[in-house]
Amino acid sequence: MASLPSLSISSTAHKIETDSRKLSSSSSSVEKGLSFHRSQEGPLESSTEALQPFEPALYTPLLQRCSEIKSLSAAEALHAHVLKTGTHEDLLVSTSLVNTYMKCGASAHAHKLFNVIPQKNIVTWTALISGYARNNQADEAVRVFIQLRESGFYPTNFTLGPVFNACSSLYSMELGKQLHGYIIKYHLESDTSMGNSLCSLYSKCRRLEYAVKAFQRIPNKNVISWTTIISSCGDNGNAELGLKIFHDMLLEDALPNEFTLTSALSLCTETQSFGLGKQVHAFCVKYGCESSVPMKNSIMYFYLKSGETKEAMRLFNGMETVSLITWNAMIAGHAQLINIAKDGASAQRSGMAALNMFQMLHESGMKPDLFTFSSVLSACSDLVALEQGEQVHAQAMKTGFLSDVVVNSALVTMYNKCGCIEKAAKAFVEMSSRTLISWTSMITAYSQHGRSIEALQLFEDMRMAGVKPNKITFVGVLSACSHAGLVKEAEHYFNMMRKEYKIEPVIDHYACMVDMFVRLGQMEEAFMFVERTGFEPNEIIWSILIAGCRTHGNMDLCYYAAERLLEQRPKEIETYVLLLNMYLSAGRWQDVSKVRKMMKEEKIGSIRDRSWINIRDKIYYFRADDRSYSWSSELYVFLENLIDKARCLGYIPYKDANGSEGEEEKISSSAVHHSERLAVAFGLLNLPKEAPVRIVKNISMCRDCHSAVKYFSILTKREIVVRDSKRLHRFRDGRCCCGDFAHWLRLDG
DNA sequence: CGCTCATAAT
Repeated sequence: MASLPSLSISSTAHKIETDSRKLSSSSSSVEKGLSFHRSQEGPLESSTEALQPFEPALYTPLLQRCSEIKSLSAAEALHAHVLKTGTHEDLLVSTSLVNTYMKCGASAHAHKLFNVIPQKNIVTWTALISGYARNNQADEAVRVFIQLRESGFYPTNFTLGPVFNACSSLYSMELGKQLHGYIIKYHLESDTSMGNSLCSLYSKCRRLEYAVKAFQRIPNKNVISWTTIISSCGDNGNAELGLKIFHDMLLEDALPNEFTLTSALSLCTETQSFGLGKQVHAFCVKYGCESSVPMKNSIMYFYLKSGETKEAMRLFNGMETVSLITWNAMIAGHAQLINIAKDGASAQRSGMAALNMFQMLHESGMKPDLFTFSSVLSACSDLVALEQGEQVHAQAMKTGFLSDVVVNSALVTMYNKCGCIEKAAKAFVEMSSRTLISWTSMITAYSQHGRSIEALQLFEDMRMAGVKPNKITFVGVLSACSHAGLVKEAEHYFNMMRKEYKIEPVIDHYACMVDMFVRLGQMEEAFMFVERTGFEPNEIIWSILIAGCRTHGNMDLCYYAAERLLEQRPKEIETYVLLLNMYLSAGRWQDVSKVRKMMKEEKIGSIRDRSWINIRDKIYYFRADDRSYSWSSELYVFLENLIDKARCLGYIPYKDANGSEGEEEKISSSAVHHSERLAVAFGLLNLPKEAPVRIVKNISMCRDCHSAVKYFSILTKREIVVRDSKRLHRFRDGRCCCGDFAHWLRLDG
């Protein structure tokens, strides 16, 4: 008795199957649906006849159950039953079936059925349209909507809603405006959900102004209206406006919910409104809104970006559900922290955290996406973590993400920043498509490696490929010219930038030009260029000029530049050291005390000379004259020995060149061995023979160390890469790719 | 009808 209905349906389904319709004979899902039904409804129990028609209304909950469990076979079985019993003439049942097929993802079934329904009403049409919209067939949804219009039906708010969704995913402003027209035409302007849809649509078409207007015109704004416009502001890059509207919302006593608060908090993160963010967090706790996964992600990311890493980690560890968004937020957040860290050690910690998170993500079995790979590669770049970077590369390849242009560009940059120009070039060549950024990355990479000709050739290739350069591309191009002393080419490209591409030069472009004249020793040309172009030199450009004047012995221009620089009140400690050294060696004591006074006023502390090296999964961190390791004395023996050998080859240490009584000693006193020497020596000792040594330094390399490391590269026949705060140095056979443009500084330890 | 992360070039 109890199994009767399912038996009857399953046998009917079988008959239809022989009618060559594509049907599944499995009825277990139908049984589930029916038992659900039976337990609530009495009448079925007593219906003993197979194929006795149900009351039309009885199909509805059954079909609903099919939708819930997404069982197409169950829906088909019910459809069969409906046909057999003649209930298909009931429009409500047919419409429900269309709806159910759609919800089971069977758009084609739904449309076929729709076509044979003789007397359709607007609800039937709506079922089809909303189904297409839900199944990500936006174009179909719009097509049916147009047919509906041609059939003379009047869409309701229920019809237009899905069309709006479809339109949003097509990003069609054209269609959006038409829909706006329909809202007016069909007098749906007072409908809140229509207003919300319109607002959302304009936002997705990246027209925030229209979205705001649509929002303002909603007469009865609900929490969705507010949330839509607040998140729209964020999506369209106007977080401040979003926060202002959030504020308005609170003033109007509208109550935000977890959706609103999630969006609002993300705006606080974006605008770095840490105080406000904490208030929003408190609000969440007060209203019990802190439990959803998106909310938790948002809170965690907020603390991470606020620099409260520990709190972010605590929240992360307490999350029972971790989504890919959670992982990506943690990885990207930590990767970004590397660049704003106040010192090398905390940069290291952030970078390692990003890499660890990536490893944990991998172990959790979840699949990384484009964002994950791009972020983690960026962390590897900043850490000069080549080994890890190569592992990520392999993983990206295995999972098919190497087809993504952003991941590939990140790869080019990773190899470049690790000093592996050949691998960067290989990654670039193997890309299936290239964007402006891909080209720029590679041009810049060549330029930084001193491969000016290749950089310029690639720039021409880029133009041939029809890709329009931007100002960053030109920084790469001009610095390539400067590097190789190609004055004519530099002027050619400088003019091209302005005339052909209408890009007005910024300070970085001028810096390249000045740098070029200085490298050539043409100090007067350098100053004339500044004069002629009439831009106001910044701290960097004055420093280049001063350093150049010192090297080329043009002291009048040097003092002139130094005075102009001091008028600007420099901010960088390296600039002050440059000035102090210059005045000290010239014996200009008044100027020395003037600079020292200014340093005090600007709260410029002492310089922290730090370097580190990655060996396998460990980081070894060095200060100047560092003796903190148990093996430090061995390292010094090795280093001194190396220096002695370098001397034999012609290396003149700074001390010898300047005499131990030299005045410059006063500010460069204690540091006999700068940190990079220790890190390099450690690498030479501990890495496999012939393996390149890659180290990172937090400030510019000084000229003395630069010279020493050149000799080390000859003596050991090893490649040595030093990435300092300003540029990349790759030493091979006594030469460096920077073209010997190391800083002229000798700094405090 | 509304939510979280959002990556690559100086």
